[in-house]
Amino acid sequence: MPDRPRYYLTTAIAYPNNKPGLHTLYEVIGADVIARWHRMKGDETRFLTGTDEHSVNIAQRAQELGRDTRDFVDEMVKVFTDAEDALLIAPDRFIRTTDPDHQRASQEMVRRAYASGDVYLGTYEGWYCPAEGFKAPSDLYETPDGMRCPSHPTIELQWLTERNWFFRLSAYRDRLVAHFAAHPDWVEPEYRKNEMLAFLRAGLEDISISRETLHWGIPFPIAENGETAQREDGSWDPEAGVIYVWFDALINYITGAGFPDDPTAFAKWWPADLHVIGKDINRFHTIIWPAMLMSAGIDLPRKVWVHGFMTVRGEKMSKSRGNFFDPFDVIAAFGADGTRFVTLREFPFDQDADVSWDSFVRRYNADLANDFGNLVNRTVSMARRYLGDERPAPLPRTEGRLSWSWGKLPELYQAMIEDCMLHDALGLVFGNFVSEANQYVDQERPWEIAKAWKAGDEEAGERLRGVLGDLIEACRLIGLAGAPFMPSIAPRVLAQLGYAYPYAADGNGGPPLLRELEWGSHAGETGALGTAEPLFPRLESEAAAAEAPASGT
RNA sequence: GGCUGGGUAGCUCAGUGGUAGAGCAAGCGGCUCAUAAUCGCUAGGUCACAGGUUCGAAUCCUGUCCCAGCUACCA
Repeated sequence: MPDRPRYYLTTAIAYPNNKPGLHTLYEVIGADVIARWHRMKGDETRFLTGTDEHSVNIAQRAQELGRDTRDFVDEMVKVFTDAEDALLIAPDRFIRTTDPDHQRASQEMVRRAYASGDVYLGTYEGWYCPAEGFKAPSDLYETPDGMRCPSHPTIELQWLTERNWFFRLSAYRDRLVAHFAAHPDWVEPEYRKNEMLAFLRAGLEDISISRETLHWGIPFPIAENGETAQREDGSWDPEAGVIYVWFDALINYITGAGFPDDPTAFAKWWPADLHVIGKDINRFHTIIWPAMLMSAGIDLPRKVWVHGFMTVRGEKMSKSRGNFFDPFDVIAAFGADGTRFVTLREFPFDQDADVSWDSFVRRYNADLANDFGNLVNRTVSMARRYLGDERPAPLPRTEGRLSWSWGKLPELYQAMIEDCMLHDALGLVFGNFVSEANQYVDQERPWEIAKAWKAGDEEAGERLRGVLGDLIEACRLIGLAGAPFMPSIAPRVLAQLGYAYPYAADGNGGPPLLRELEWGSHAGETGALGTAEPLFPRLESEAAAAEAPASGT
């Protein structure tokens, strides 16, 4: 296979200090859809997701539970990967920042920044909560007795100074501004880019990249005297401290591409085509990360997509608020495919959006059970009843109104997915086109054509085959187009229509999807229709609401 | 406080100078192939408020009110 395009995308990595909620996973679901789209299109695709395990919170949580930190994260990571498996998320690598190659990558990045003259020794000052560690001023409030931290209001905060290594972020402002100017699409949506431009305008301060008092982390590779902090026996001098978790976390994207162990792989996969991240970490990805890469002499990622937050009645969904969905509850009600669909259809990927259990049920019933599921069901039932098992062929592309409607839709659909406008892409196919197919049934009234045919009208038989052939073709196209979103339903749709499903479970291996999405691309082939079985059982709203978790309050 | 964006039918939103739109929800009617499904019809909403420009503004300008995002080291 000569020179297939390659596509490398990543999600942010999650802190496995607790069970993941749906609001954590929708980013991964969205990225998985984009990854599957590229795999099915025929691109050589690499999809990276994983966990960020060096946070203070994790070490602290393990301590609270009286657990060994490593044992604790191993267990929590399993919870994450189980949830992702249940959601049919198929990364090419699940990276953990505790992986050995990530330690090598992170240390190499520190060395490179140091070699570039961007790392120097300084002091970090800030409020320190004895129970929790350093706290940002924005997280604190002032009382007559001094500064307090919300989680431990009775404890007096201390103003501490810590010796740290700093990264000369300030030196990169002009280069960053120039990069933004030269690559106007590199951060999207545009308003997120503008926020960062405003931030850059205000100027940059250097950032600390080491923590001398922490031990859960990647050993800082450079000693105070500028020599290596590695000892004769290979171990790292604890005096050197650890790499600050943010500096290490970002580096996962290049570790996952082969840096620094496998230069061939790295040359192939880097720069990444897409980082999918949340709006809370925009600055880290579009200012700090590119500066780190510039300092190391590595190309910048091509695009960073910043999605919004899932909210419940205007409040951010979060574990601490308790207003979140357990992904397993959602999967139990809607299935993995249904969960992926309702999540991405109800949630515009470019902004915050309010979701509720009820809105999920409505969306599932309207789009999947009533419109699409029922379309497949009525189409297959009619074809079998009137014409038998053998699948009728669609009309040539220029003749039927459905093929005309389909027209340039795949092109638009592709543009929407590749622009990360996943809700719009779903609306196009599962809103507009499915609706047109249902309208077509009522306009053509196949049951009446069938009666006429039975009554001896020979021409009616041809018409009936054409109408049902077109409807079957519409179902094939919808099922395939929807496969990145609903990977386990797609093969079942095609089976009912008498088609084999040519892709592997992760979307690899089949023919180029865009060719499959051409109207009539299998028109010449014979096939036997399967049995019409409901693909998306309708949910009763009240019953479903009764099972709703925390959100129902 | 500063910067940016926004306030349009019950809900979510589209619409950037020329007779107010879509989807969902609701009501009425049709059809019977289908998962009580589908199809058609039904919204008369001061387009936040007040001025202004214009033959004409939701769409441009000014002011006011309200909302959201950003305004650096919690990860």
